[in-house]
Amino acid sequence: MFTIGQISRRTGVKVPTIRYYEQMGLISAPERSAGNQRRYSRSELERLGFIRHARNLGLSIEAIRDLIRLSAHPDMPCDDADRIAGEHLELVRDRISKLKRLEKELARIAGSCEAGTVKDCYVIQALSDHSLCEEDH
Amino acid sequence: MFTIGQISRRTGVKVPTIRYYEQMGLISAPERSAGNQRRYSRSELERLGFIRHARNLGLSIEAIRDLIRLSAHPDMPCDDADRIAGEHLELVRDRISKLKRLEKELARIAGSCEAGTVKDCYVIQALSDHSLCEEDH
DNA sequence: ATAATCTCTCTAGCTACTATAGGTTCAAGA
DNA sequence: TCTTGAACCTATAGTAGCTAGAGAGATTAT
Repeated sequence: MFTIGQISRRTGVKVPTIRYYEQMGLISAPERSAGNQRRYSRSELERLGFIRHARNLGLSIEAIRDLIRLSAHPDMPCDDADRIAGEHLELVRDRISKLKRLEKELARIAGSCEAGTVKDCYVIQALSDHSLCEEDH
Repeated sequence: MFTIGQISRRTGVKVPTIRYYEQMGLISAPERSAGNQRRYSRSELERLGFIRHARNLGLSIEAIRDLIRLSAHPDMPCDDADRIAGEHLELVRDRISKLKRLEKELARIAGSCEAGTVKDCYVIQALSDHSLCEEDH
């Protein structure tokens, strides 16, 4: 049996966040001590690890809830789990390509004002005038 | 003089968002019609374009406020504008490298369950067991 | 027994919006 | 001039995914 602080240290998920996950239904309400404090078993520790890992990968709470629901039915086909991961992969790739375009433009903008004054600052000019962009966004 | 709907259509910023920006102090409160409706001038339209562009680049409201403050003082040196853009560039690069690591792992995870059942689903396994990761995150 | 450290619940705050409700104003057509 | 319908107004609440704080109670070590 672990206290909330212990599983927090072990998983790296902060204490209030664990309580929040409980509220959101990602982990079920654990047993309580005589004095009403949460006491967790090993399986709950593992589930929290799962959640943390999935969150690190950027999966939404919603998606994680789906995966948990899936894993509760070990005999269903796992296409859905695959689909969830796949959709998320697409999302991530999309975000990457968008950020790369931003990087390009920001790199062009930043560092191009060599100790001038704001009046003729390229940063502010570039931001004001969208038509200076080399690509759309 | 433009109505809020007109500058919304012209800049692509939604009406409630424009009012929100006003509340946040990114644009100053415009004139009003006899019936208390907002009436904007061209300069306010331009500022909104600036804000939209900066937001598209992912700059925070906070950062945009700083830039606006700067542009109000055309004779100050523009190092600060440069710094803001530079800091943001770093942030973007950081985010890209993190996302790339995620992409790698997600790609490895997704699409690797060939019509199996959840019981032996690699997606869920991989999420449960962080030690299967090829890199840390 | 006492002190230090957890833990409890509840509420509010964060970013950057978006949505809804209920009411008012504006512009154009009859 | 009247009416209609779109656009506008304010205020409040909701979204995601937490984080922070208050004030009280529980647990553990000495």
